[in-house]
Amino acid sequence: MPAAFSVEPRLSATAEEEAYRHLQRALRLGRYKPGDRLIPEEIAAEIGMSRMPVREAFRRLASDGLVVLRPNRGCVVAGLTVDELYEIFEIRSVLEGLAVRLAMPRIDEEALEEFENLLDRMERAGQSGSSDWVIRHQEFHGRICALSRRPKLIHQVSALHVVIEPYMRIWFDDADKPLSAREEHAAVIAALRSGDARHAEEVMQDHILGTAPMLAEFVSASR
Amino acid sequence: MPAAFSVEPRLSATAEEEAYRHLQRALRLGRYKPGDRLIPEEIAAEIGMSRMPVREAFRRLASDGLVVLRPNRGCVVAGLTVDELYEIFEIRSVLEGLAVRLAMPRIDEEALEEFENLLDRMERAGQSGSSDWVIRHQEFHGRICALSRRPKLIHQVSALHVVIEPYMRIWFDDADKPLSAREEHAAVIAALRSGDARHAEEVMQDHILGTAPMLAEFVSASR
DNA sequence: AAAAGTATTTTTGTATCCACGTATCATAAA
DNA sequence: TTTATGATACGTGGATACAAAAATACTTTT
Repeated sequence: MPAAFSVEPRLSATAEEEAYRHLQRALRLGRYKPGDRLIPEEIAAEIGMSRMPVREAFRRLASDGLVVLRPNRGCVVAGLTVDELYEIFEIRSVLEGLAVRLAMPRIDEEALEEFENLLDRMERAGQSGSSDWVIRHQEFHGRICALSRRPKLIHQVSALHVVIEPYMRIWFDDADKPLSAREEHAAVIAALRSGDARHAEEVMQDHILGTAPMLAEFVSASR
Repeated sequence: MPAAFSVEPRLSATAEEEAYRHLQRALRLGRYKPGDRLIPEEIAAEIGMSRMPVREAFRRLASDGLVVLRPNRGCVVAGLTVDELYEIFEIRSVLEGLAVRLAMPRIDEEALEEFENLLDRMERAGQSGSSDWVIRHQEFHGRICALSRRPKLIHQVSALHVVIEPYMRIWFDDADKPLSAREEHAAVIAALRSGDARHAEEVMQDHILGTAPMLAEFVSASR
């Protein structure tokens, strides 16, 4: 018998990378709740490595704002206050607004068609629960941002989407599913079609700031 | 977490924290050049600790964009292309614009006086070389941001100032010192005095986007 | 019951070892 | 001279064991 059951080969990713992905995924899905303690040894055992790469992953997650690392008191899952949630939407509004403005020169018929397809997919995914919808929603916003061709901007926006993801899920699952979502996003596409970069920026800002209160209100009620 | 003009109190000094501060400071001052390799052992010896906390500090610095960490190839000092420098100024423009808009309700005569004092100090610091001027400049922008009372926004803006700091120093030292700086910043104060939040936001955006080409052009010439 | 002191647990940092990927450089082949 | 090839040195990533420091829990005493 060949070495079929020898030691699992670490293919491309480092252990730290694996720990980071593992934890980020769990946190995005809401598997841990705010305030939960993350014990390096446990996590390490869970994914079959030592605590060292896990601790390094903690640092990155802390930079992303997904966990809080307090000296000598370990790692706890970060939660967002309503104010913080609001703040993130404020930041998103200007960043994604900027992205739309910068993307405008590259918006052509093809791109617009893609966005409408994504909108349809988002709609359909909405039937089957929060998980798919949230992903499609991120995809919609992400594709628009991508056309700005600004790597750092894209990255920052993406990071913000990750942080609010658990709350989007709760919102989508427990509240009535965002009814206005389709029209809101259709309005963004319409603004993109107009060709007016400043106008599209404004519409995107309004869209994002408009959804913030609904989500914030709901989240504050559900605790 | 970068802390150019952060308000966070220093809790306790872990070794990782010390390594992070040490390296961030060195990178901000331009003690290392883009592409330089940072060898954990060396740095660890330099500040009297082992490799581990240094490596953890690397992760944070990488999240901040100050270094690049490639698997099995260690840690190298990040450099910004002209495009990236531009991008950061674009992001700064909307973030600091937002900060000004949100700060407006808290702008009173006292605040305006403080800003004018800071402007004077910046001017005076300009005589004595880049080091003081850059710090004062960050302080000026930082104090305005602080009035927005948005911790995450403040933090992100601060992080961006850290990343561009070495380039600001080069610019200030080697180019003619930014002559228009005083008027530019005075214009921002004037806009704040007007009480019109949207107008002030726009002035701040223009100020930031206006300085970008000068710096970018100079940096691209000096390599 | 409150305070003080002691023990225990947890976190953090150190030291050491090893496997593996990368880079360097000399040598061989084209 | 250029291009492959291969040996070798080096650094990184990771594991493990251990020590120290801080926080927490637990007594004991007043």
